[in-house]
Amino acid sequence: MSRKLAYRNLPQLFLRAREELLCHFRPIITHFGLTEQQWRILRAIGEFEQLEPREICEICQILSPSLTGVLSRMEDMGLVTRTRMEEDQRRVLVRMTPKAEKLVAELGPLIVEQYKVIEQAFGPELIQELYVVLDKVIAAERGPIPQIKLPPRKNWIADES
Amino acid sequence: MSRKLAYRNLPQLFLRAREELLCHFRPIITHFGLTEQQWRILRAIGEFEQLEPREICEICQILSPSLTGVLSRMEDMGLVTRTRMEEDQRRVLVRMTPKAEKLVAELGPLIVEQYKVIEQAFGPELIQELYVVLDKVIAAERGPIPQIKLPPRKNWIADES
DNA sequence: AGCACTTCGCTAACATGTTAGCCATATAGC
DNA sequence: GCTATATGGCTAACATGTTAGCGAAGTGCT
Repeated sequence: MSRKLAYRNLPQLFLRAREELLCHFRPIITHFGLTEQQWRILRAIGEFEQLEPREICEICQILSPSLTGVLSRMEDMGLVTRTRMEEDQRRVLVRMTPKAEKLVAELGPLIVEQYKVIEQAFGPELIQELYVVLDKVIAAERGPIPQIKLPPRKNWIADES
Repeated sequence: MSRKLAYRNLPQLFLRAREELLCHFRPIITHFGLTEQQWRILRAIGEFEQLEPREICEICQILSPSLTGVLSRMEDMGLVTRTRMEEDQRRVLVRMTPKAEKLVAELGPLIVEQYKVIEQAFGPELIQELYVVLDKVIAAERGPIPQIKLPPRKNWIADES
């Protein structure tokens, strides 16, 4: 690799940094037969007792069509239950089963433990910095960001030249 | 939503922050009929003239099995070519076609332009902070991070209780 | 040469991401 | 009441992520 990328891609750096952390948690999660997303959902329900699908989408950063599949697989595994709400027949409530509660009770502490290990390895100051700067990106109140105007679409793919 | 998540999940914050940025670029990329990953790959090849698949994997944060599919689709679209190396019949060289070069020449400046808009909206200081802190996470020389020991695996999924 | 060992890209199987759009249910306005 | 609109979860179709493992090609050692 002779030279570095001249243009530094922020989204890509996020991806890389995220992986740098996640790779230390993934073994724990898969050890229990869960996927990363399934664990995120269990954690969220653990916090809120019960959640509606769209809330899970927002909390866990999962798009609705993905969530549908994840939830039905988790239902099959006996980890969650889905019940329609009486007041509003469109909405659904997702809850944990006792089995899932036991699972969370075992898995959760291990994640916390590994987190402490990572915090020491990376340095608590860096972790703190991360929280601060990520919050600035996420929670900041910004006006609407203008979208540059796009040229008329050409059919690159079909075009043979 | 009555209360906030007590435990803050760093990988998830990364995901959220990344999306906060990416959502402003995605429209541009899809406007040209590309996916985010295809664009990452074109950018990388644009920088290095030619790359081998495993180099692309590393640069673009794409796993090898994913890349296989992405590249063959891009080959079908006439965006890249794959040629086996003479010296080492295992290895492959990936290059852009003229069509892809034109595409990059059109798309690249738009990305840069949108990037400037975002930099202003977020504040150049914040962007700079991001680069610094992400670099600390990614490029830092750390010793091997210990992995906590896992309990014997139980068959949660099959277990009925 | 012959052998064990590694490397590289690949396939397979499954889970998730992404976009578009559907259908039933609620809600607002008339 | 009745229509127009909005909302919530869903399906469908395709692209990618993730893990395991395969087969051919190179390497090092004897």
